[in-house]
Amino acid sequence: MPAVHRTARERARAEVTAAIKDEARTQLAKVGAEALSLRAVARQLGMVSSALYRYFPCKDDLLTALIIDAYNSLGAAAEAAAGTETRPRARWRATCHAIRAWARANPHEYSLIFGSPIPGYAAPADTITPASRVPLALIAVVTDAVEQDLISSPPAALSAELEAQAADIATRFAPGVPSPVLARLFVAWSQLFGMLSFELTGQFTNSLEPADAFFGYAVDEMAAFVGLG
Amino acid sequence: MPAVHRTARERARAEVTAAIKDEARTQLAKVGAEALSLRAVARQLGMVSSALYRYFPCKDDLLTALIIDAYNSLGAAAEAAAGTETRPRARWRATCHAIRAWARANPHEYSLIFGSPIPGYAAPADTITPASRVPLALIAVVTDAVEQDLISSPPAALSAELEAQAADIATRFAPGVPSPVLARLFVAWSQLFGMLSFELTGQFTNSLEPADAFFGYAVDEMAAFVGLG
DNA sequence: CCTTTTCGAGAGCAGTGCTCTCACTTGGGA
DNA sequence: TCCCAAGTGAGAGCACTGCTCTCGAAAAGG
Repeated sequence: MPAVHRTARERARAEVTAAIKDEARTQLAKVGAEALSLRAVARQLGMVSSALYRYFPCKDDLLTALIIDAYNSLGAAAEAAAGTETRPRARWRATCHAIRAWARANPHEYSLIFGSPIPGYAAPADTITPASRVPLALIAVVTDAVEQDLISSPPAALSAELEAQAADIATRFAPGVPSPVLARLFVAWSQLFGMLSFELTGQFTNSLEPADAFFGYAVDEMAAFVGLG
Repeated sequence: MPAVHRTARERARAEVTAAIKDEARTQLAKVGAEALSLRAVARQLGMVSSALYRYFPCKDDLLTALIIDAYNSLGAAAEAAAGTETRPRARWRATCHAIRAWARANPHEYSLIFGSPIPGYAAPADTITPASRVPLALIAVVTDAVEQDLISSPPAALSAELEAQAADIATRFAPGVPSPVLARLFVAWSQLFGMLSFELTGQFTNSLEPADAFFGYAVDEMAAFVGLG
């Protein structure tokens, strides 16, 4: 997407595309993904519904675009937070809290990306890079901690199958990180998002709500679990 | 819901209600919650769509009924698995693996209850009891372990706010369980479902898939984290 | 037997995703 | 400079949805 567009038509197209996504995002925040209506978006923009199909061939394409933007928005928030601290434990905390803040500020976009896709659904290739920004941000915290020798010694060995998977991931994304640490990082990663999903879906109602204290506790416990000093 | 119905009309109504839910469940498994159509369900049952509204006043009511059934089905699976073992660690393992097996066998029902949070959505009161069966099953494992003194000594103290919340939960549902253990149990609970959601939504693709090894590892690590012997 | 409740059928309404055709504008090559 | 192809918006239309309403038939109960 070049910053400057050669022709007026290209510029107009980019502007209309952005306007559609913006309006769709506000509709999303208002009525949720389920009730998002292309016709309503077009109506709000003063265009007729069929014109909108020039920009997004079908509703799923619009949703995919919103999903990519959401992944990037969340990923950017996580990366920015990770950049504000230097010591591993503080970086971990900052990253996790930024992720929670983003999720609470954008619950509909959160559920758009972490909600319920159908099992047969294949994520478009365009989404996998944005989707990996958060896990990569968490991996970066651990990788840097390993390099600075600010991580405690790895726990017990893994099973052969998991060891192979973790080693493969390590060579691709986390050079130098011992497999057991990486496995624990994946546990912490899934704990983080499980906890966030529970909070947003109201599973903590009448027990851990408000969830601030529990969230802070869990983040610290998971940091220790991974071994971050 | 009495086992025997006084009048033929009541029996017929119960049968039709069950038939609607059954057909809705198969449609759910086929096309997902998003595309579930009352008209299609009615059509498949050979009735006209307006007749279906005699049984479920609106689509949400049908979905709520399906949600309650799903919670009960999952809860029953968890409770049954917990009953097959005696030692805490084995009970924990069995329960977690039964939950995963249920989730993989009923992915659409899983995403119906754990997917897409709707911020404005208030869970109907009828759902909270079925929804608490799984957490209560996990709490039971820990409670029994405490009673049998098969749990390791509690870790460090909690913050005042979390301590209060945990103590309140303990008095209501987990008498005798130390607050720090309960807090860690909630961490493990959210980890379990975060991991399952990740597996079902394909977030492990190209990394931890197949997730069997990782799941077994995480379940054991979380059992140790909670302190189950 | 007769009244009240329950139920299915059908028509209908407003809304949806999406397609198609028809004009109009724009941009680049001849 | 003209001209044709591509891009774009408007409108009608199709098949579908959730849901409401009315009407007639059947069942339940006094």
